[in-house]
This record gives sequence, C-alpha cells and structure tokens, in this order.
Amino acid sequence: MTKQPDHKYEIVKQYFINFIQKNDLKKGDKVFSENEAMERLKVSRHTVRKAIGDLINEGWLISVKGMGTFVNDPGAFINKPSKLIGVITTYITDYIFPEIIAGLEDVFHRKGYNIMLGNTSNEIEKERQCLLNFLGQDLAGVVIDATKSAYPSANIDLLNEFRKRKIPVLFIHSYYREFDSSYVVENDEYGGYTGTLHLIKRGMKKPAGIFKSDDMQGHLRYKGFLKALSENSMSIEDDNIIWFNTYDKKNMLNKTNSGFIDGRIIDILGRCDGILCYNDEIAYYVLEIAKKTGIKIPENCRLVGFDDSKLAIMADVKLTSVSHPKNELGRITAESIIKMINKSETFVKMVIKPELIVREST
Amino acid sequence: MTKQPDHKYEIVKQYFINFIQKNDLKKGDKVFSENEAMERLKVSRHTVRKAIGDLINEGWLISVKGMGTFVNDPGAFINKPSKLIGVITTYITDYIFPEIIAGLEDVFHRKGYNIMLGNTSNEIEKERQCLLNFLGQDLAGVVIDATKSAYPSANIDLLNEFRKRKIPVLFIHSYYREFDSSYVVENDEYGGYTGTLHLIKRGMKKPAGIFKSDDMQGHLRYKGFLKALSENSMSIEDDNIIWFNTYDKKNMLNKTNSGFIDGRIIDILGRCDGILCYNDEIAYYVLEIAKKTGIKIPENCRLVGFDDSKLAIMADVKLTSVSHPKNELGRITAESIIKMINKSETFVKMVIKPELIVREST
DNA sequence: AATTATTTGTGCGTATGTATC
DNA sequence: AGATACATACGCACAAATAAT
Repeated sequence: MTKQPDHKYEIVKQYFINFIQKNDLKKGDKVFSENEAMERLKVSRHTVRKAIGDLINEGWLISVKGMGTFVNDPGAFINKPSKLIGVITTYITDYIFPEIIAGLEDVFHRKGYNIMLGNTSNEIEKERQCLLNFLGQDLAGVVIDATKSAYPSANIDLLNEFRKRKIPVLFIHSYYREFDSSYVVENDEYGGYTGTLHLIKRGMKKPAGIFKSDDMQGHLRYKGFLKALSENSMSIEDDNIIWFNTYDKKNMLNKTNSGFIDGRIIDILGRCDGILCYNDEIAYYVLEIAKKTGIKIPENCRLVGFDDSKLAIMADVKLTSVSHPKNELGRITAESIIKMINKSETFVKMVIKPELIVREST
Repeated sequence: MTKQPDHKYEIVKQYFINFIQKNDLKKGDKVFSENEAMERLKVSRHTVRKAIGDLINEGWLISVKGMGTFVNDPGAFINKPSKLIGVITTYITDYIFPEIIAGLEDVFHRKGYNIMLGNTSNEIEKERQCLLNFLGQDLAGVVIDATKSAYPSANIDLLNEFRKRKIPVLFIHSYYREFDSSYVVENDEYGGYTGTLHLIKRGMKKPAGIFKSDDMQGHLRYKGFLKALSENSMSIEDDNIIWFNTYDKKNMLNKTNSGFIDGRIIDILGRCDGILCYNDEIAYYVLEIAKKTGIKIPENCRLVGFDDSKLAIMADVKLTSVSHPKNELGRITAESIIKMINKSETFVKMVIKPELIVREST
C-alpha cells in the first residue's frame, strides 16, 4: 500500500528509483537523460529537474554537466549506522587502563569500529562533559569506567538520554547502583575474599586493610575481606582499616600532604601482620614505607594487592596480587558492546572471576 | 577579495545571508518574501527560488507554505569544521605513551576537540589501515607516532592525501625522512650525546650501546653516542653495539626466543664498563641479566636509559635516564596541531631538548 | 463564517549558456 | 564542428496554506 504521490515530480523520483533498483544499477552507472525522462513520463523539463534535484540532495544521484546523470549511492536511504564507539576512562595513564584500551582497540579495529576517547581523571564534572560531548556525536555505543561509583551519580540524567536514544552503554570495572545498566566487572567481592583467605592461610592473626572509599570496587573488596574474616571467626578493629579517596591518592603519589595517611600506614604496619591493599599501587606504597621504617615484608607483615600490574613484578619484593587478565577484559568488553549494538544481546551483565597470583609479598 | 559569483542565484543567496547577518536574525525570524526578493534584486521568481532552495539544503532557511521563509540555522554557513583529531600511536600500552595521551587529551578536551584513537603495534600494515580509516572520517587533524621511521614508508601516498585535503598532520617522536612534515620530537642525537658524555665522565673506558634499528630515534641516539665518543678520542668496536628491532623486542619482553640477544648482552656486560641503552625497558632488561650473571651495576658496568619511565624509578638499581617531560610533550603536541588547524602556524618543527636524570645506575 | 491578499509550491514553455564526447 | 546533456534564467498560470479583514 504505497501511497500514490500527489505530485508529478514525486512520480518522476519514484520512477528513477525504480529504474535504479530494477536494473540493479551501481554507483557510477548512468541513468537516462532529462530529455528522455520528459518523453517517458510526459512531463516538462522543469519537473524532471525538480525530481533529479531532490534525488541529488538525497544522495541518490550525481549529475555532471555535459555527460549525464549518474547513480551516486544506491543505498543512501539506508542511513548507514555509526561505527564510532565512545570510551570514557578515569585515568588513561593508570597502570592497568592502557592494557585494557589496547584490548578494546584491537577488537574494535578488527570489526571496523573506531574509538573516541574521553578521560575524567575521576572527576564527576569531567565525566559530565565527556557524556555531553558524546551525546552530540552520533555514537554506536559507549563504554564507561564510572567515576566515583560508590556515590550516587550526578550524571544519571545523561545516561538516561543515551538509553532514550537507544545507544548502548556498557560499564566497565564498576557501575552506578541507581542506574540499571550493562556491565563487565571483576568479581571484587570474591577478590577481596580470596585475597584475605590467602593471608589467613599464611598465618595472618592481626588483619588490616586499605580501601578506596569512593568507588564501588573498594567497597566490594572490603565486603569480601570482612566475609573471609568472619568465616574464620576473626574480627577487625576499625583502627586497622584505612579508607582513602581519589584526593588522598593524588597526594600520596605526588608525595604532597600525605603525612596523615603515611602515619596511619606506619601504625598498621607496626600493629598488624597482614594487609589487604586496594590495589598494587597502594601495596607498592606500603612496601616503600615498610622499607623506610625497617619492617620486613613478608616476614613481619604480608601484603596482597590487586590488578597484577607491572608494579607487582617490578617491586623489590614482588607482590601477591588478585587480578583479571587485562587485555582480555578489554576484548570481552569490546565484543560485548558490539553484540549490544547488533542487538544480538540487549543486556550484558558479566562478572569475571579474578585469580590470585602468589608472589614474594606473602 | 571575495570572488564575484558568476550566477545570479549566487548573488541572491549572498544577499539573503548578508540580510540575516546584518540584521542579526535568529532561528525562527522571518526573511522577506520571494516577491520582494524579485523586486529588490530585479531577478525572476525562478532565480529567487533556486537561491532559497539552495539555502534550505544548506541549512540556512526553512520555508512554510502560506507563511513565508524563516531562518533555520544562522551559523550554517560556517559549515562547522570538524572537532575530531585522529591520534595514531604505536603502542598504547607502552610505558610512556599513556602519559603523552593524557597530556594530549587534557588540552584537546579543554579546547573542545575529541580524540579518535588508532594503534599500529608498530606494524606498517596496521598504520596503513588506520590512515585509510582516518581518511574517511572528516578529521580536523592527525597526530602520528610513526611506525618504523628508520625505513622508507609505504604509506607516503596516504600522507600526501591528507596534505591534498589540507588536513594538518603532526608527527610525534619521529618522522619519515622522505615526507617533509610537521613534527614535535625529542632531540635524540643530543640525548645520546649527553648520556654518553655522562658515562665518559663517570669513567667509562670500554663503551657499549644497544639501539633499535627500525626507528629514527635509535639511529639518532646512536649518532649522538658516536659523536660523544669521537670528541673524547674514544673508539667503539662493532661487537660492542647491539642492534635490535621491533620483532626482537617483542620476543625479549615475552621471554621467548630471546637467547641470541641475551647472549650478546651477557657478552658486552662482561667486556664493557658502560652501556647506553635505547630506552629504560632495555636498560631494565640489561639490569635483570646483570643480576642473574652476578655483574654489579653500577660498580662493574654503568647504564643509561631513555624516557625516564616508571621503570627507571622502580628498578632495584634506579636508572639514570635521558628524558623529556612526557605529559608536557603531549600538551605541546596538542597545542601545536591546534595552531596548525587554526592556520596560525602552518609548519611546526619542534625539537625538545631532553635532560639527563642521574640515578643509581651510574 | 466567508472573503481576500499574501506567500510558498507545482508545473509548463522557452531561450541561452557551457561542458563533454 | 556538431550533437548531446546538464545549468541558468525569464515568464506565466494555478494550487494550497495562512493570516488578516
């Protein structure tokens, strides 16, 4: 029930399109001339030109003075979908993200997608700017490493806008509790649990932990830590848990104003015999402080980190670390969002079980 | 010297555009009618309609039957330029590139540009694919870390295509000799020179060097190395120079099939008392071999690396390293290509002088 | 509620210009 | 040089939507 067009030029346009499709004309093939169109359809030259002009604007045809009119893109009407995927990272420089991006890039490249990169430095405002930017870009999908995922997000409105536009969004590492979304994450609770069990097995009596307070990973690793302790009838004193956040971490790594945290680390190094550290960066930092204060790792105190980064291998005392395969995580993420884009899967909720890699620090 | 258009409808179009701009009309404001245009410009209705039709297609105007013609997007004429910059890296994961990208990203983000990322793994074919891909993307500019810059490039044709399209291309780290282009590079010759002078000052009598054969940096660092030696009336035996390439490096880092290079490193460690290493990764690798074979650094042999990467600080024996500020390099690069895009500078040839950072390995 | 003037949309006829083959 | 094909340009007539009277 194709509606009969009221206007002659609509009939002419349709005639051209039918002509292209029936004869299976490809880009560059010539169509009949304006004069011939006049005769075939018994319309004026003006009407033919109006029709052809429309089809040129719509991308169907191209005309060349003195030569004729040619098929441009017979599939122009398909409105080909975007092949661009936005990736929002927290820290590009961060010790594990480059590897994940390398995995992402490799898969996306192979499948003909491009990456558009944004970086938040774990700041909510920068995340907002990236999202706003991406909303103006006709993306096929978005991969996000959530900023400060432990807290309610100020950017849910923008995430909902992506949903409204049916642009798939896939979280990596963590996600916002209040926004039901697709994600590929590590099983951080299990990671904390297994790391702590390992410390207990190695004889830890006085446990301590250092966790990041503003992302979900920190909370979940802490949860696993508590679970392992309680299953083994151990308790933990509040004083032996150090919570730090993005701001503290920046100061620590820049060695500015880190006195408070340093003091607390010295405290627990003196009091405890096992520390579950939020990640390898922290474990490495603890190692340095231990060296300065003469505490021996692992003899006096054992350390477990997370992420199995290069730091873990390069440290004086090679670090035991809980980790996922990073490049692989990037690949899985890329493949997942491509499935979402192709609608072969609408929701992806993937939790990757990490493994404990035992080294000298325990 | 705006070219006077040959056709009447061009004049009419320009008249409409001037009218909108002079009266500062906003979206939705009405412009004069077709009849009035006929009278004002003394042209036929047909010509006026052709002009208005063009402007509608270009996004300037919208007309409503029975009401009139209205301004749609008063800025459409700008044909707003792309705000997307392609960045081609060799190794995203590489120990210094993430920091450079972070610097790039920060500046680009601030100036409203987006990064599209490509990765070559230092393979010419992948570089070609990235360039081809970028040619189909309407980019404002391209930043490239050249692949195997010591060799003639197979991709000059594509680089010339960018030039033809007047898309600025800026090389970083190195560039192709046969393609006269803009670049931001480190002064690698000076770096090799100053690193070698430092080794000589520390008493090096039997020099050795390890260089990468397939990028320009390796050749230039070698050149600086030779210069420093000859200025101090020292000579170098061919056997004490190790050349490696991308393929060897991959094997070395994966600890597969690296026997040949390992043997040569053991050789020079036994024979020589100072090694200028292509970069910190190599210096770190040499350090590990030295540890295994019982050679003491710096007592028996001194090492100088390049890049001042995290590796330099984390090694057992902290590495002396020749380096530029990496984040800063990213910033300079970003600012340079933005200047090129804005045409405030057409060619950028910037050579950044590296500094020697002295640590335990010398 | 109907009329009228205005404005854009469709359509035809004609003439001339200009690029390509 | 001539034929063909698209490009520009003018004039005219009528249709359809809108706004004001």
